[in-house]
Amino acid sequence: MAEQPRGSVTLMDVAARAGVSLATASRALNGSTRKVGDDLRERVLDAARSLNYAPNAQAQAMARGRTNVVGLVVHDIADPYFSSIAAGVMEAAEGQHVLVTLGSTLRRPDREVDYLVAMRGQRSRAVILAGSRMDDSSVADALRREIDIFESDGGIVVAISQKQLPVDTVVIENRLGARDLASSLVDLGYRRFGVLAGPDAMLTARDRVHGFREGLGRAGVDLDSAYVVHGAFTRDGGHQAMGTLLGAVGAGELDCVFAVNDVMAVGAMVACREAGLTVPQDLGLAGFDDISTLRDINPALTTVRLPLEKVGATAFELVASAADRTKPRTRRIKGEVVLRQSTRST
Amino acid sequence: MAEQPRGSVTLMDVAARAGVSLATASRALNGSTRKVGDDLRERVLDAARSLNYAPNAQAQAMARGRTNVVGLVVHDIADPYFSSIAAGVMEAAEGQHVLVTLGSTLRRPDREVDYLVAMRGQRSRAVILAGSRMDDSSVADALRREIDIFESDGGIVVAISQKQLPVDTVVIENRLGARDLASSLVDLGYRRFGVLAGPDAMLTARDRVHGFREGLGRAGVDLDSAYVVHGAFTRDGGHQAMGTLLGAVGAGELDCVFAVNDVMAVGAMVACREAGLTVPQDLGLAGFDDISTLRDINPALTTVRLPLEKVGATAFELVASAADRTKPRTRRIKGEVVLRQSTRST
DNA sequence: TTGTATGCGTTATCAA
DNA sequence: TTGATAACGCATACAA
Repeated sequence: MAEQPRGSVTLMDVAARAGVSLATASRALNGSTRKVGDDLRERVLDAARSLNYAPNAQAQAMARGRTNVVGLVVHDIADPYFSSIAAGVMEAAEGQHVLVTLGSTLRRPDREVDYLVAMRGQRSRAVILAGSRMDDSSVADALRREIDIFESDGGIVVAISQKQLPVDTVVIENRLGARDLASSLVDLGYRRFGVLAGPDAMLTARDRVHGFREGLGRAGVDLDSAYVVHGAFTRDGGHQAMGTLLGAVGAGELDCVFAVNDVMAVGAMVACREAGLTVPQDLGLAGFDDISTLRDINPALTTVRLPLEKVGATAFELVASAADRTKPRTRRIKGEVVLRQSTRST
Repeated sequence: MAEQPRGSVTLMDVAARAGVSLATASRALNGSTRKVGDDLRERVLDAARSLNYAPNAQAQAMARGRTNVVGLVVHDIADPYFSSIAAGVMEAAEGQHVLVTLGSTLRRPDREVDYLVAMRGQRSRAVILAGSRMDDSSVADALRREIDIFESDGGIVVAISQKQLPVDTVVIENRLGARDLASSLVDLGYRRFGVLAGPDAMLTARDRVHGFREGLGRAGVDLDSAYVVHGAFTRDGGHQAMGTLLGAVGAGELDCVFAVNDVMAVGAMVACREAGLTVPQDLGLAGFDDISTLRDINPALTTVRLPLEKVGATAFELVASAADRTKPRTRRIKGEVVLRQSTRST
């Protein structure tokens, strides 16, 4: 990428054409409340319009010492979980004169730190870390360190998922949701469960497994760890994990499988079909998230609904209101069990 | 959102700590190749590291007269079509020291212009317009006008979808894909078609309908315009349009329905189910895009596969290579018919 | 209310 | 090779 000449009109051009000083032009266009006479203001606005003037945001940032850019870092923007959160952020940002810069780590935790550094360089006003925290102390330490620097520069950091970092956080009640789901499934009569668990280091996955086990325990049902199979947090991960699970257990040993997210559940459903099993007659299947795009698969997926757009919007609200905060705040978002056709009815 | 103090480390701090001049520090850190003595360079790098120095991108932008920001404007980031394209863009941008700013218009065409203005203010190096062009001359004129300004400022504009604007474009062969699909469906024995057509003003939708009709025509099959129902380019739009269509025709009058995208097709499939129709036994159903998240719905959708991530990557490549261009370039991306269970087999 | 002048952090031009 | 200094475009403290 080579350089391009940039011949933008500047505030000076506008001021010259309006026959006023730089300061007056600035005040008329961007300055705070009422300080410019109506006639001059009009002249300046006219000049700006006829010259197609757009304030140089970089220069404004330098002069003001702050930008109107907010960073959003996700694990994978193609994943509907994250694209929904992104939509929520974008909608909340709408009309706030904020531009959102996107980072997609491709599920490599260390890239989160890279993006944070890049966004500090850009002097982003805030960064929203949308993905699950990981159980990896070296990455977490590096991240914490970079967050400290970012914040000491006056930046705001908001996390979504677990309260692992000392920043404003939108906590997703994964554990609670999974517990409720387990309880509902036991109510439906299921007793012998398998779990497609996602990567062990991913706290979101782990919380869901823990919560699920907890819910079963309260109902007096035991979860055999042999039936907990880890796999990637993706459709293929679910497909593969289900294959492994089915290969490891005899027929009839399982009556219900919980995939820790909907995307994995869909992969699992395909694996079932390939194995000649019918859901829910031969096996119940449940997911987590209630991804809207997946709501119409057949049989419809029993899951835990998460208001993902609201999650994104809430994160943005934390950013927008961060000036008044004294210490890290927490917003809790609960999931709601939704029983559908992928599990049997009572 | 109130202001925050920003106490960033500046290049001056680094220079001072290294005991060199500003110029030397600049050259050692960001300047071009080999011009600083090894010892001084080392001192500067050490100082920068120990101070956690991150260059102020705004200041660099001012001094250099250009930024490393690229804008990406989509209709709806939550739509898997766009999130896949976004993923392609992000991946291509990876490691290029480019930051991507996201705009989501929520399907309001005029907001595209707003984002373009905002990104011009930000002095984005380029903007990628990812959504379908619309048949709305007032919006198109406004957009064209703003593009002129953006380009005269040295900015690069790349469009995805139709070649409606005088800019580098990744053309998606909607017409061709739909024609091939029609041909394949006729080969399967279908004769009486319905179409769920999306908004009439949206060129992507319109091209697909035209191509489909064209393909049918070549095979000697007529498409009754009464069976072409318009609706929103969404799941609900497909659901509703299918309901309308089913209400308007008698049983057996239709043997196959083409929804102009997969998301609508999914809604249509639900409408069929609700009407007691089985796909493909009672009615064939086809979509367009081959959205990966929807690949596992049952019955699997016959569709036209579009390499969406590649589309995004190609758009970014056009941005990256724009310096050498003399006149607007075109990259054509073809779709490929994929026959699955939602249409009968031969 | 309006204008003048300074500084924001960096790159790049010019001397040394 | 290194250093001093003038831009870059804007906001704002201060002066008028």
